[in-house]
Amino acid sequence: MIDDISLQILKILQEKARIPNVEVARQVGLAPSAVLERIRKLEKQGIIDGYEVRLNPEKLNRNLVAFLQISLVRPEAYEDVAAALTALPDTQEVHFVSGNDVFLVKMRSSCVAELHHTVQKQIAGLPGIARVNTRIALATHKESATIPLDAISPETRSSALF
Amino acid sequence: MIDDISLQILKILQEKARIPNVEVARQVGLAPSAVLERIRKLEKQGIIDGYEVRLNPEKLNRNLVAFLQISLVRPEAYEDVAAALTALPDTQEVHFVSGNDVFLVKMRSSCVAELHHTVQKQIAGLPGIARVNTRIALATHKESATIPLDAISPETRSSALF
DNA sequence: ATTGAAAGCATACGTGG
DNA sequence: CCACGTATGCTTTCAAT
Repeated sequence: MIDDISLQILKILQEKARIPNVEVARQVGLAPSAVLERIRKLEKQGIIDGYEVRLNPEKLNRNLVAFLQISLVRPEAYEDVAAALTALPDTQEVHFVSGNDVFLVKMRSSCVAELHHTVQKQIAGLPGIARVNTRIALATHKESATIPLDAISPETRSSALF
Repeated sequence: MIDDISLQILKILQEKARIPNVEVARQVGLAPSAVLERIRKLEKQGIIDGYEVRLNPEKLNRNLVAFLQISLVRPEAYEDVAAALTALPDTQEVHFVSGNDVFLVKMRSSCVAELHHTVQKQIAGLPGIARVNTRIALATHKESATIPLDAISPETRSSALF
């Protein structure tokens, strides 16, 4: 069961994870040690999965986002293809989506040449692959992994117990 | 210019952002104060964009991932549609992709009913929208925003200067 | 959940490479 | 320009309540 205070803590951390505990305590109106205990519990429950730094892709020369739709000739190739796609360093996401039985892959590369190389040399030749449909993001208006915590209903909270 | 040590610091923080400075210093073999100075510089350069907590979507009842492909009747609607999509709480990503002049939207919802509601009530009726093609992720094999720092070449490093 | 004490850590500054 | 060591003031952590 997650109460309002823990939810508030998650919300604070989701925006600024590297703020001191005392500051969180001040914002939620508890003693620092109480906040710490709650955070530890959230970590043990697996609700908090870890802490990450947000890096700027542009500054690190990774500003090309592309989506690949990959269809298979043989369904048996599924596991191997999924593993191969997952292993590529430029791969950020690999989903299997309904509709046309295809993988939807999000890649982040440094430039078109690198993307081309990856698609041609590392993906297109994988056994079992039928087609690779590459689409480049011309503009990105939003990109986050944030989970909206305002929308968490009471039922949801109790389901987060185990 | 990013050198190996700063790169190593980024790599450490990308996995565990909430570890003490001293620990980072120990791992890279510098004094804590030197590490701090480098981190501050990376922040000021905009390479480090912030710190986030990674929450577990399953524990918070947000385990349904869907991708929408949205095409427009009129190109003039572009800005308004982009803004409306971005504003929805379940929206995690909004890209404009090459190919068929469509938005590619990643949504994370609690259940099919909620997704349906969002698509029908908040999206399908927006002025200027032609079609909404919804595809649900049946399986997710990889999902991360991590930038592969091993692949950073010397040229890239110098381009990160400004 | 709080308090308070002890340990550990962040940070500024002075020094030197 | 960058790293180090040190001193000071915080923060974290734990035991007791």
